[in-house]
Amino acid sequence: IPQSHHAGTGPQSARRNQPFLTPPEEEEGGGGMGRGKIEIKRIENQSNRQVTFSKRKNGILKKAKEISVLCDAEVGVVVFSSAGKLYDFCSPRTSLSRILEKYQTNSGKILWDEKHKSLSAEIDRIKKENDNMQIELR
Amino acid sequence: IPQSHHAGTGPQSARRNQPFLTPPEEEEGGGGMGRGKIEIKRIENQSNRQVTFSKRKNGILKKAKEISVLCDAEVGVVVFSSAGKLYDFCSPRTSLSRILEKYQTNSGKILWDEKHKSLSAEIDRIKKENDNMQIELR
DNA sequence: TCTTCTATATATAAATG
DNA sequence: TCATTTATATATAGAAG
Repeated sequence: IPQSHHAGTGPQSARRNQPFLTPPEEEEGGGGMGRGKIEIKRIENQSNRQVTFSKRKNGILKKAKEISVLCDAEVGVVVFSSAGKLYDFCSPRTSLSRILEKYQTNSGKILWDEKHKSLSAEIDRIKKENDNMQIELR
Repeated sequence: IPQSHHAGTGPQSARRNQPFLTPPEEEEGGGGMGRGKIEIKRIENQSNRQVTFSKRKNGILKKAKEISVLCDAEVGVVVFSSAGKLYDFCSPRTSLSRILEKYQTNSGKILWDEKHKSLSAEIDRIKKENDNMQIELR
């Protein structure tokens, strides 16, 4: 439902949405867009923070989907709001699991330390036991 | 280095960057931005695909950083180019590992089935070996 | 491949329902 | 809390080097 951008069709009662009367004042090279320029720092007002989160979260998920389709890229995105609600995206034809597997292989970083370490430790422990028994057997 | 937006200061030899002579023609509601509207479908030309990937990858990582700061959100992004190169972002004060741990708790999905299964299988195997030896020992 | 340049398309901050 | 509107700020497609 595109609005006509010209004057209007009658005695406009709407004069809301006044344009800025003062120039933006140039903060710094952050990001943001819209009516006024904003600084990239924590939004203190909780209500505004939530609104901005909701909008930007949608934006990122959309961008993620777009790059995955346009560029045939594998993308995984996980976002938690400050309230702890989860949102995520994963490119088609794969899974977060597979992407993360690839991440580890590629980066050398281990993502699941805890569980992984405890399992690995158990293996080591049992193997040692095993070795001792082999020695005893002889 | 902002350019002056007005005519210029001499006999312009530059007449590149011609504006569109034909209206955009309205494809569909995808996304994209810039000179022409593009459809959200795989870019077949490899060179263009790589260029677009590079630009959009930077865009997403920037957006991820911004939302994490502005909205105090936890964000993890992993991107692989179609050539297999890895790029990632993780919000400050946390780690991908921690984010993924939270993801699993929150979504109920297990991300590292494979690895876990293989490690668990190894443990079982070794334990069995172990048991057999114990029996032999007696 | 990377950078710069710019016209255009989008994203989004604020204001308002 | 969410949807709409609108002015602005950004992102980025395409062109060129």
